[in-house]
Amino acid sequence: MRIAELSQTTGVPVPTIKYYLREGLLPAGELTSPNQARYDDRHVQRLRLVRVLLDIGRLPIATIRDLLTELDRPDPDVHEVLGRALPATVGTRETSDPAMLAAAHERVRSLIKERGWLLSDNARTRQSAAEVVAAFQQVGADVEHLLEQYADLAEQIAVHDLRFVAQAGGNEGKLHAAVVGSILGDSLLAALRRMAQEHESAKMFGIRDDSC
Amino acid sequence: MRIAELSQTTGVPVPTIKYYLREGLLPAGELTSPNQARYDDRHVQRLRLVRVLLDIGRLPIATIRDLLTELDRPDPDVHEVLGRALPATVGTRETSDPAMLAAAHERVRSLIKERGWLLSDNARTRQSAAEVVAAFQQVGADVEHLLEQYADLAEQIAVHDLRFVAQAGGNEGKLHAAVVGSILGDSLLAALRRMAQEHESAKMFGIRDDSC
DNA sequence: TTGACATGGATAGTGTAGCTCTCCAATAGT
DNA sequence: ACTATTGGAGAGCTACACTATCCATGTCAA
Repeated sequence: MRIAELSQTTGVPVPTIKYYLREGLLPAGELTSPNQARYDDRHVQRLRLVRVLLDIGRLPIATIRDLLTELDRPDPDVHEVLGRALPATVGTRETSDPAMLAAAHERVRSLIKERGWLLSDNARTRQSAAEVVAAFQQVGADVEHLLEQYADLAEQIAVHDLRFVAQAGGNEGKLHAAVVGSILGDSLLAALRRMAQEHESAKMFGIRDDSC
Repeated sequence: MRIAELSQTTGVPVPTIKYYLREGLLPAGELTSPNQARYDDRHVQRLRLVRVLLDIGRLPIATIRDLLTELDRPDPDVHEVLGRALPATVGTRETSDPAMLAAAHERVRSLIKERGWLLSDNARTRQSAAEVVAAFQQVGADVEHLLEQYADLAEQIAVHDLRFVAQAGGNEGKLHAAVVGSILGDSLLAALRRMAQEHESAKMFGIRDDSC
């Protein structure tokens, strides 16, 4: 398969594929001569994964590269790789009020402790959780109830997620499932949540039925 | 309060505040003379909300403007406004395979039907749900189990979300809570989910305890 | 074999989003 | 009176994800 066919199959323009090759998102094809390369089905899969992480996951190119580098490690330890790779997929921000952020960090720490969550010392997930908690407070919303309830539900979600990972064959497949499940899972959950919210809102506030 | 104080209070640079004013994210201050305006606490709140929607929610400026315009409607019908405003906060994308997307749409339609969800004909949430389902399939993942399980959990989440909205005082407050709860809620849930995943992964794959 | 077209690779250019800078006359504060 | 700041408008900047152009080398159908 040459680059044109790879482009046809995936719907990604040729110049974009060349760009991904340059950026290391896609491994180089097998060179058959100085200016001819052969691509195969793994390139198709990889390219689709890149597009999905970009379009749905909205991950920056650099993060995707790091993620794929982890995916490509030989003989990976699934838990270890996930601990290193997935935290990179949550964004951080500079909050205006450091005291508020510190308090939020403390709240997150106590949440982790009271639930007995076993977490590595990788700070990024904790950091982003604290940032969101601080954000709630900054707009004057009381996040306390939501935090506990969401934590309960997050535990349940994670059980399903890990089952999703476990069903995949091989370490390689598990890692792929973990990345896909985590990134796309966020979006899937968000979309379903929006629909469930609208349904719940219809029940609560009464239906005007101006549409369906 | 003048612009410099507004900047100090919120940590947002003066030129950025001017930019937000131009873009309609912030209502103009009360003009005391042709080139002097007075800002108050509502501007502080609004500015903080804008920053949070930008930084945590990653919403584009245009979407935030639309959202705030809905928030500012006099005497709003909460359910109606939410139905119009929140779907705008989910992104869409152009998938490569239309047949796959159509199938995903059909799957989402049947999901909605089997659960009896009462949704307006606003297509955006359904569209993004279908896109995510199609994305799972495009990377070769079987989303079927996850879809049902997530839908169950989404219903529970939505109950908490609507309770969060209901506890807020006044229609104005409810709308504010709905926007904050929906946008920040996505991020909060994602952050907690990452932590719960890591904990679950530690339990499942065994702990190397190379950190904590 | 030949000639139109495709290829890998490199470099430069484009479009968009979210700011940031510069300027200006009018005004505030001292 | 005078220095600093203000609201406002326009242009400029930076980062990101492409997209376009070249070019020497290849492929492949006629």
